[in-house]
Amino acid sequence: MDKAEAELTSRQEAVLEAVLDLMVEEGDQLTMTAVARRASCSKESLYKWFGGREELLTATVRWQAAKVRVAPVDRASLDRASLGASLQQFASAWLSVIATRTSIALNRVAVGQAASDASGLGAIVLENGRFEMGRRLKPVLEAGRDAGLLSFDDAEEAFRTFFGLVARDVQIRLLLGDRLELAPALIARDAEQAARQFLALFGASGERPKIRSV
Amino acid sequence: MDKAEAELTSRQEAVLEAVLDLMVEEGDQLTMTAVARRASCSKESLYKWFGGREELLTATVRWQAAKVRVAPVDRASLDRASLGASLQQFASAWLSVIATRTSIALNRVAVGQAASDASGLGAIVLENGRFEMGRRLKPVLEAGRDAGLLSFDDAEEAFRTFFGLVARDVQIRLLLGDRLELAPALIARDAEQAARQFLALFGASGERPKIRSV
DNA sequence: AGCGTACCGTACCGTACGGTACTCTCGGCT
DNA sequence: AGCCGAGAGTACCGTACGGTACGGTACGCT
Repeated sequence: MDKAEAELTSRQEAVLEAVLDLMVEEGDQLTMTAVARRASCSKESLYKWFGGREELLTATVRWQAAKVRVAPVDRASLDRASLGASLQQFASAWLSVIATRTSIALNRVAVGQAASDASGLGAIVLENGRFEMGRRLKPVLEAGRDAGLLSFDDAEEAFRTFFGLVARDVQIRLLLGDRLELAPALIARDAEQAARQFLALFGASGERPKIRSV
Repeated sequence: MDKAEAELTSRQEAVLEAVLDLMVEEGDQLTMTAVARRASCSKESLYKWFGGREELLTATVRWQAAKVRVAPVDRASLDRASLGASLQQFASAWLSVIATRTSIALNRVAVGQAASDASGLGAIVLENGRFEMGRRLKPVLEAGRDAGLLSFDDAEEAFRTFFGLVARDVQIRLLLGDRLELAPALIARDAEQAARQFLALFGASGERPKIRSV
């Protein structure tokens, strides 16, 4: 899983940035020649630094995935308002990330590779996306439960429902090429709605807010 | 949008079936030679019948997409129980479809092509998947609202939430290569849960059921 | 019987691309 | 000044694949 990818020189990071650009533009159709030209380096250097096309893609995905971590939520004071705010902030950050052209391109490449799964790009994306998100949010949910604000048996299941409420049909539509403008205002609205719906479903009895359906 | 694809001979359908098989096995890496061999036909016939690789893939996606329609729900007697049952049946059918190896392969190819969007595979899949689902379910939701069982302003938005509750993280995980066994019993359980949660969120006041978090 | 059509199998062509080798330049070190 | 390693640029090789051409065969139709 962890090759010796220890430190990348800034030159090499520039290469990865170029790969990312090309991924956005051409998907996984990017050629080594194109990368070399875009990054103004020789193909030979590419092969020396990364080994081959496969590893170059892997390095890029790994590098980018490590960059875009969703901000951790602080669990300082836990009342119903702050919990809702945390959920909302989380949802908003998540939506913002998956709507990124870079994220879409990355996911597309990973999905494409997942068919003949040699490189494990899919696993990397999954690990740094969906699963990392779960790892970050579950403590918040459990803290909410401990504080008597939430009620659920299985944090994983609760999180999956939250995931569904946030992502809805957005991610699959974006991946399939649907033009779907996600203006910040829209993201905020959707995030707020997702948080509200989640609280309606998992809020502890007596804490259940009025449900407004919009 | 609609090329003259009118009728396909059974021979040609056998070819598309072969393409489907190869998609499952190799993703979009399938070669014309492999298709010809698998379908026991000559490459020349392939080109005569379909025009080229691009059109062959498109024809396959279109054909398969038309095959797997989710069963329409009947809106005969609309009480709360039958509405819940319809939603559950709908969710169950949908989950069953997207967990299919064929569906996964198809979606992978479409997502991959969506980067350089010449063929519009993504649009076809979207049109026969997500949007078709919406078209089928919205009348049910509106009937439920008319019967005083549901409460929402925008059927589209309500449907998107239902979509999220059903799909959750399943589709993206499958596309990214996560081994995720969806046994029939599990699908039934998830479908039931999604329907229950949806009713909890959008059930008209006074109709709200007890919320059990699994 | 003779002809046309459909189509299989296969050889073939052109190109694109992954990967390698080679040359030339530049900057640092002694 | 002379040497040397890193790396840009480029030419090159092998191969895989999309697409085409062609020979051979089975089946009508007249």
